[in-house]
Amino acid sequence: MVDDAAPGSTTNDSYCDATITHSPTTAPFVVSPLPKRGWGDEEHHDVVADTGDLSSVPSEVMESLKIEDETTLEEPIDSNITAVTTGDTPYSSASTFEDLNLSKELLKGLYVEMRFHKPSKIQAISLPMILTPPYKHLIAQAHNGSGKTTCFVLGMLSRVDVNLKAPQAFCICPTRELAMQNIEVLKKMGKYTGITSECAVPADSANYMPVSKRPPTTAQVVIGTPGTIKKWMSGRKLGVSCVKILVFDEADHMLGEDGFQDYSLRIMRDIERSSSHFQVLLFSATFDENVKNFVSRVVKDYNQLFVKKEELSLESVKQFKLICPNEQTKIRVIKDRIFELADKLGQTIIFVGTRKSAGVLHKALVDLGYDVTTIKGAMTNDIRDKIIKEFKDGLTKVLISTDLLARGFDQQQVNLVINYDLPLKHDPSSQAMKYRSSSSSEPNFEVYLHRIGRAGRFGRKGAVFNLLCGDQEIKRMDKIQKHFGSEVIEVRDTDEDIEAALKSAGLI
DNA sequence: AAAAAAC
Repeated sequence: MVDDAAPGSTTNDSYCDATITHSPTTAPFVVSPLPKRGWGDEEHHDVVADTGDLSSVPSEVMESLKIEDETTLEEPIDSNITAVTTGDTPYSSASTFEDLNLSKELLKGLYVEMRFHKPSKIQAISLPMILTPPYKHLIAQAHNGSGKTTCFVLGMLSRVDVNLKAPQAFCICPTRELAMQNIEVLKKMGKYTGITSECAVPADSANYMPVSKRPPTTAQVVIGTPGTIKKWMSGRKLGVSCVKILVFDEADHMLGEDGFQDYSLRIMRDIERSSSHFQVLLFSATFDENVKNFVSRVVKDYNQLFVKKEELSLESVKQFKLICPNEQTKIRVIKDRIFELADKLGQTIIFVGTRKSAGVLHKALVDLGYDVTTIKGAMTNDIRDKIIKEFKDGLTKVLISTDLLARGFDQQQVNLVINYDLPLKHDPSSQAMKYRSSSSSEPNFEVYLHRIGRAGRFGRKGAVFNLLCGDQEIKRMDKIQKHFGSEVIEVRDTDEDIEAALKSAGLI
């Protein structure tokens, strides 16, 4: 399974190029080629210039792994993942799931329950790294909707010893909704394995139980949010001595200064104290330089997979901008252009910047007689669950959301994302923002990318409309375009323009 | 109040 061609000259400290490619390559650390008939075999992609110690690799074409019944997916997007490994363990790319030495129960889950046929690109590269001793840490970046969840869920399931009735795999997620979504995937994929799991998130009213009354967790996999996991751990209801794999989903946010850094570090240290050796997996579509530098200090000796930011915007999701003279116009655009076409479209998520504007927009649309639901943090867990369920069941077509759903939310019917407000960077240095308002804020590139990634899951068609009001928003949009080098097409507020845009995005 | 989690 491993490639013996790796040269012995490789020292532990040197970065080696783990090239996963369809074409013959002379990289020292070649992982075996993907199958001959992968997408993009016809084209030859240029080798990208080296950047520092990261050797670049020839482009490969990402595969859409998830093929549902009769659905045919369009040509998948190009992806260019750079793999960097340390040490002398050679890794073979997995062209089939059989290559991974998975249990037959797990394979059955992949094929029968998940209906997967073969690994996507990120899975082909990352799974051998996750599953091969000495189980090195991994920092993995991959496009939105490319199958990251499968990577770490499969990693957790295959590393758990089903005969050991104790928690062995943890996954920490930034929101309750994401944790619940991930555990659903785990349950489905692991259906035949007998592996037990539990979701550690704040309970809804029906399931509330004070920590002190809770029996110690025996589930082998625990997926949850940082606060609840920590709470269970400090209440001695969640043992960590058998933990051998710790996953951070949306890892840049979980370890970012602006995110859950403190929680994540404390959880990691607690596990470190009683579990001698465990593997840390960090997955996200985005890792800005700050976070990258930070994680390289906390996690030692790791393998890594990265994508250049210019290649992160999904080509299957077309981006548009619409300049609105005032805020009222934004609401009218949504009313006239979106709801009037809603029957022809799939589902839509409208992102707003604050809880308050979520409420304002919700009220405005409901007052106009439109059927819309809203999700935000300031809601009871019961209501949040209900709103999500209705949306996932397709009962509601348009959902207003704060950045609560910006990351990870996977609903394949969503093909339209509306940025009612552009996401902004929070600048803690300027406390006296009151008078300056937020007009000087920079756009938050990472959140922008995560938001638009809610459309175009697994290579499906999608569109994003950015509603811009005023010079500041126009300027921010320009910065976003520059940052990703992506094209954002301006459309006017006319039936013809909007329809042409949706048509060119393949939505109608 | 930026949002999120959750103290």
